Amino acid sequence: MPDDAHQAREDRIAKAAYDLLETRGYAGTSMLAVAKAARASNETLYNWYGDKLGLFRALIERNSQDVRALLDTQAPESAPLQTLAALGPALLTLLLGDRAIALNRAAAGDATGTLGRALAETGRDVILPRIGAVLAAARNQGDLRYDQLDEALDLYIALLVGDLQIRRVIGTLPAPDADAVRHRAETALTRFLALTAPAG
Amino acid sequence: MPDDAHQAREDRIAKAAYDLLETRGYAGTSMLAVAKAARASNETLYNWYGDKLGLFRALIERNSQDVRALLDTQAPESAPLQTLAALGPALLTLLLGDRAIALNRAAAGDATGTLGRALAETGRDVILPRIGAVLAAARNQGDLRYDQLDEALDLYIALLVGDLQIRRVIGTLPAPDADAVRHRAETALTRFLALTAPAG
DNA sequence: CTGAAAGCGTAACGATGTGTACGCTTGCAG
DNA sequence: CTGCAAGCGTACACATCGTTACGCTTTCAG
Repeated sequence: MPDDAHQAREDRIAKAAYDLLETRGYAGTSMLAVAKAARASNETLYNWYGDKLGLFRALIERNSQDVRALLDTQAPESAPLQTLAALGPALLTLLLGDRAIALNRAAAGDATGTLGRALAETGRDVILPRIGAVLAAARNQGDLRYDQLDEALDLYIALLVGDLQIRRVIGTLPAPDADAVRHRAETALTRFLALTAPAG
Repeated sequence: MPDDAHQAREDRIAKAAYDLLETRGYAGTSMLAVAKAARASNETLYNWYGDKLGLFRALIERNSQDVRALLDTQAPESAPLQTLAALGPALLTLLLGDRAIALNRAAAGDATGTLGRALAETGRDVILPRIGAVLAAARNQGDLRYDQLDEALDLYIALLVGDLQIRRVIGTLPAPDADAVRHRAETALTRFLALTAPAG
């Protein structure tokens, strides 16, 4: 079991699972179909992930690692507001991308709440502290004025993401292109600054 | 087939479907289980609604009628900003209630997009024009200043609802109580006014 | 009172799913 | 070369689902 071969097989499985998830939904994605599409075997899937929930939990964790990696590359130590400006489009692209939306659909279809919890723990709970750090730094530098960090965070997320995720999840909104993402992120930041400017 | 008895049976079916939807999810809700819980028969369900999708489409339409009714009672012809202030909590309560969230989960689990489209057409597309009318009236009276009605609408919805719906749908957020609803609606309105005040 | 429509309860059918078992192939270690 | 672990492909047991069908009961119009 060479590690690179193992990794490649995991990649194939993940890709197959995402493809099926996006076209057929969580309930419509069977373990056999994933195995077949990944040219793997049923037994391997169950040996590696335990059960169907485990497979998608693993998917969520993989995605979380990717998100963390991308956030780290996108957040250099320049001025906090500049970091925020760079973070916005990256976040929007991530949160509204096909993969993240598929995972949210899976979580919505899991009545036990396991996937939802995993998604929140490795998604929102990972992303928000990083933005929070940026907001705190901006306040320390006098670039922002707000009382509660939590509220400022919620405000920024609301302005940036709004209800786009749920609309993507129920299938009434296509993935935005780069221009739309940039425009929305800029608008959100402008409004956020207008509400948290040091003058006001 | 007296109309009131028919109505009562429809109510029982709807209640049973909601209960199952909320506890077991869309895929986990079988037609037989709905029939049994509603003390109705399988055949009746199929005769009335055609198939499973039809049943939940009917649920969505019922919900839309309730929403419209509530919106109409909540929106008297007082000052537009007062109407907006009254509308906020009502909307939040509706959009984050167990029933609406269950319907959104169902739409998320329907890979064909039929339920999502129905939900958008009878939900968002019904609600937004009503708020839009209020915003337009407020602008006409000089209470608000904005360029594009669409953008003002999106801003208001983003501030009011934010990402609460998706968090409810994936099960990581409980339904807010009346206090939380009121507080959030007030905060949203304050921020909205700060961004669309005639002075700015 | 009578007849028919509506609807309940249940059985049945075909399809599909999850999770398990098993034989065969592959690739690597000693 | 030999042995073994990993894994593919397939088949299997078992359950459940959507949907249809059918006999029996209820209800109500004429």
